[in-house]
Amino acid sequence: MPTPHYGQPRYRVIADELRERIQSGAIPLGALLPPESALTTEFRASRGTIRQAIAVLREERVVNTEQGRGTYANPRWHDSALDKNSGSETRRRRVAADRELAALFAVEVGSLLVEEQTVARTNGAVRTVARTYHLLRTNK
Amino acid sequence: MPTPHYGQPRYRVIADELRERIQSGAIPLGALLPPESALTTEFRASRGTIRQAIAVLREERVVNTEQGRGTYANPRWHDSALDKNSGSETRRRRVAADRELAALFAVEVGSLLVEEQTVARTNGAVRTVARTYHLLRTNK
DNA sequence: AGAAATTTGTCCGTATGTATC
DNA sequence: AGATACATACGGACAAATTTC
Repeated sequence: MPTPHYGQPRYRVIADELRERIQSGAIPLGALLPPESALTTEFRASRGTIRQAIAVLREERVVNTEQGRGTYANPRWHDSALDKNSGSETRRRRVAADRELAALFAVEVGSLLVEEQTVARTNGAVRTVARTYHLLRTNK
Repeated sequence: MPTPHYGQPRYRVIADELRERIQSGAIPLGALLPPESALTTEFRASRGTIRQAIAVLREERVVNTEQGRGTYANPRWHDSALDKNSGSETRRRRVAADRELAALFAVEVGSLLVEEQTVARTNGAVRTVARTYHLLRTNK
């Protein structure tokens, strides 16, 4: 039998427990949390569930994760409002061609180009900025 | 709020949006798409829905997925799908953040970012230049 | 310097329960 | 009832970054 979810989901319970350990000092600030593999055996949960719990804490800025290293208890953990801003905004403007763009488009340096800049955010943090350039008055 | 679906199913809308980003160069050919986890938050859709959307693009050969690695924008798609005489080259390099990029990514001006530049040509003439930026060492 | 081990990142496939259109 | 979507959870596999030996 896989797993029904009554009341609180498991990953939230696990996240609460880990947050409590950090808050209480059982896990010192700046120290590494136990690796995911250890947490799976301790909580008897799958790795995916553990990672989901840690993702909650990461979102809350309680911890900070580095690939190949581990997950740290964030040394400066200030309660701040959670950004829920996700999505992307696109702005269009005219910019002067730098040397490289001018060469590519075969125009004079400083000629005006159309730039579309899209900023993609995930949970408030900028993930990608894309700048696309076209000639003026041309097909898009 | 659960989910009403008027008109197009959600996964098709998402597939259309991702296809558009690849077509426009916002996601450079050959580059990795954002991971499923990021797409779930950006589109506020469940993983199953995201996977369904990506499955559509995979069926269209717009993208290519590799286990343990990610989903790529198929480098050969532009040529076959849009126009035969167009080509595109993607170059990757490290650049210093200008003031605007630094502000967006919340880093110091001059910090190194990864820039992927895709030049799309039509019949030899440059049609679009797309420059996408993201942080070093973090995944897109 | 280099190989192995550790740890996180990502994807695959599957399954169950719930809710809405 | 069926299709769509969401939330949760499991297990396995390979990739990539870091540390350790």
